[in-house]
Amino acid sequence: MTDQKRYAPIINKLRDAGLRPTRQRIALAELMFRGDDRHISAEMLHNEATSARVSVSLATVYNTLHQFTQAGLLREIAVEAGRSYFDTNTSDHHHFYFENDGHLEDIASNDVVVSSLPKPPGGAKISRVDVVIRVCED
Amino acid sequence: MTDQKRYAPIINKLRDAGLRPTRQRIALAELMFRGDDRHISAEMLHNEATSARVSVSLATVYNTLHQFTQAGLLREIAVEAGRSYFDTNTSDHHHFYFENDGHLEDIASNDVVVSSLPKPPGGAKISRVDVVIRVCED
DNA sequence: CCACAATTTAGAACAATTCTAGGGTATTGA
DNA sequence: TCAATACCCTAGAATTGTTCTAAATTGTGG
Repeated sequence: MTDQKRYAPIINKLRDAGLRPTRQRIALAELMFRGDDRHISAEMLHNEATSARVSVSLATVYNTLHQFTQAGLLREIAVEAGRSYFDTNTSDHHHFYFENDGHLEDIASNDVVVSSLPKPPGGAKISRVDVVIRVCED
Repeated sequence: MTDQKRYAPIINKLRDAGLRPTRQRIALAELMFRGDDRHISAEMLHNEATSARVSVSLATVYNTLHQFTQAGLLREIAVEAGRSYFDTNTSDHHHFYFENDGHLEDIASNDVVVSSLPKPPGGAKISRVDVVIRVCED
């Protein structure tokens, strides 16, 4: 199988998002989007890339994560100061945050029901509602 | 009125929390807890202290904010990576986050109703549920 | 295949926060 | 009241996570 074909789905995904399918973006997208939904930090992704013998600078990892986020391929989540996570699941859902080790887990969207949202002050528009359930394991 | 008397409520508050009422803690507590509920960052508080001619190091501001948080006098909130806010309102409530300028506003606790919480996996215990409604003003 | 714009990069710069080591201060109990 | 002691504060350096910069490289339309 040619590389051209092997990466075709990813390349199309990038093209559809208006992003040039460069070597780095293809490799990072491959790493991120294969398998299950994930919550990944820039540093984690950079390490994975390095382990997979993909040479990408940390700056590019940051650029790529932000571009993907803007393009709607990722969703950024802040739970603790000083570290962001990017969620490969962009559908409407919420999170468990494990205070012990700082990792996140998805909650199926219909397992949390937020009824009765208040109206934002001053004509502001709601862009998203984030629910984080902080848990600790004794 | 003596200083002893003037600061008595704050001093008691600190004592009750198991914290020595030092000059710096008393001054910072005075600044934070007078008036309405606030969402304050370490740097903001340090600037306020400086303006009020209270000499406190930035390290002490950080220490104090964390000690107060542990003692239950403050609640820490992370909305965006790289900056924490401390909320002087420790009662059960949620927040609007204004994406434009990054400020927070309280939502009265009964204006958001989260019905049907999922059970945390692996016997973990819920320590808090945070709801952040992200809004932007056109 | 060329020219040009978009992308990548290493390394410096930055911002927020934490650490360190030494000097200062509240508290205890004699 | 006064040491002794444990706790606290501080300046500055160190760390961490992220963004910026300017130069080199690469994808793409013609």
